Amino acid sequence: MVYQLIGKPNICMKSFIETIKSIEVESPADKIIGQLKQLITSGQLQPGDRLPAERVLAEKFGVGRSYVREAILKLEFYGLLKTNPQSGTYVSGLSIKVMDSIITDVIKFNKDDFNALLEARYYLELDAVKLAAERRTEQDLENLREALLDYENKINNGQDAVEEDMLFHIKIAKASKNSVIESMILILIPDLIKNIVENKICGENRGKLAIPEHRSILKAIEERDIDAAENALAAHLNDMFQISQAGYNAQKIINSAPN
Amino acid sequence: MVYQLIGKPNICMKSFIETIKSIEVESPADKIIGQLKQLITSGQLQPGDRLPAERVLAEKFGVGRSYVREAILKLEFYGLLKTNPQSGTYVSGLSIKVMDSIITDVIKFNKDDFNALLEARYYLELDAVKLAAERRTEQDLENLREALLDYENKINNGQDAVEEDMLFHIKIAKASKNSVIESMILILIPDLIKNIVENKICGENRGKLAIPEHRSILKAIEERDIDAAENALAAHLNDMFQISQAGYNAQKIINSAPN
DNA sequence: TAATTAGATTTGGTTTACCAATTAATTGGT
DNA sequence: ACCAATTAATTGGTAAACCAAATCTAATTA
Repeated sequence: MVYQLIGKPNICMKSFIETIKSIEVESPADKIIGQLKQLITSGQLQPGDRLPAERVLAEKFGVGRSYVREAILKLEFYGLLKTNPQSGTYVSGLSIKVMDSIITDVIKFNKDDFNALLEARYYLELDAVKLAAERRTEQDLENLREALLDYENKINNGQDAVEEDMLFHIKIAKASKNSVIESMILILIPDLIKNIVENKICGENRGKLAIPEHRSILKAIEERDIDAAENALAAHLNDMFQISQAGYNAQKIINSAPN
Repeated sequence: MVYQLIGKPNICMKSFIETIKSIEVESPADKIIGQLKQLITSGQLQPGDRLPAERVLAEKFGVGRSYVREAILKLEFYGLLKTNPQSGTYVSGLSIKVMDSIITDVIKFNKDDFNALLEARYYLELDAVKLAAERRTEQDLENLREALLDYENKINNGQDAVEEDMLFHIKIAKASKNSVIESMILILIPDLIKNIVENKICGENRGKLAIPEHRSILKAIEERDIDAAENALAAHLNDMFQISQAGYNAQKIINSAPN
């Protein structure tokens, strides 16, 4: 089993300009989330309690109700709050410690650490492809073959095919028949594409090399060969990962050059 | 390597009442997302284009601007739109096919398929623990030991310790040093806790049995033994999963009983 | 006294109005 | 005809206003 990604050092790859940009003030909603966090961790808001009315919170925090609602919406997505229409918003029954851990992450969840992104994608897809090899239907195979053809056509015409590549991987995620894993992969893909395109990670030869790799992944899924599918995908992603690292190092040098 | 989860059939575990509830009309924001999807897939909105102004969209869809904003916010999280203040909201450069695939998922992303949830958690944590075994710092070990102690104390007092259990797993996620994977695990945890508590998945003996399992996970992480960490965690989660399946089957029988 | 119910109040849901920044258009000068 | 500067219109950001459902209160009745 191949897990070469383990142990790779996290390289700080932010350029100077990006670093500047990332100092942006946190959004008003995130500020409110921070305030709510303090209310909870300080014990003023116990698990199970009802939150003060949105209007009250808005006034208390000196901000419009829109932001309070946005913050509540976000915390609701994480399962930390539950709002009942015309009744009130309630703190989940989770303990303070758990909430504290999670809220901290709600605020700082972003996808601009490219290495973390690549790594997460790597593992998630490996998981997905194993499930796909086990559960794929005939329809899934159809979808995969079509996506593979689209990719080959683009490549053979000498065009960029980053998105067709991703589409192939999306079909794998769908074939996993696990909606949660699929959703998580789907969340990452736009950012992956963005970074790959921006940093011109894929050379022309890379595109052609990927074709047989895709084919062997598909073949393994067709044959329900879990191990083969895992290995084929790992090899495929490892190639990309190494190339992207090289691209980033080059980028780093460019960015750190005096202007 | 243990991957017993593969191939387990997806059991429909929704109770009658929950099924009823899930027929709820999709939120106004999701409806708008659907409309936007159609605008994009029909070609009226090309990748890179600027969206009509929020006011225009609101009027066109016959709804308040808040909902349009909520929809845009959601699509922005998925990287499908980018809004520039005082300028406009722009469609990402992704191809129509990719956007179509993703938007479909944006609407139906929910975490109420408990089996998918458990399975995703299983794989994500397995990934996390491998990374944690490789990258953990002394501080991480401290955190893990503390979490483990909290758990043991609760259990030895005969109390419920579902959250302390989760806290231990949260610390593992943090030790992975991958913010994306950590965030994803954190998103799942409240729903996991909710389901576990609601379905009384953990009996008293289960709590005690988990103590040595936790210890061996910690030991493997301390020793940077990746394989051991993976195996220990897999065993731990497999135990829980089987118990939870049993719990669910029991639940199913209860729910399908005539009332 | 206890249960009930009509009304007032508070809630989140939804829409609208206002603001500052940006962009487009127009004007005036060259 | 072209360019610069000023103005007008449009944008998303923000706050406030309105609505209907849910809740609480208290008077009323059995």
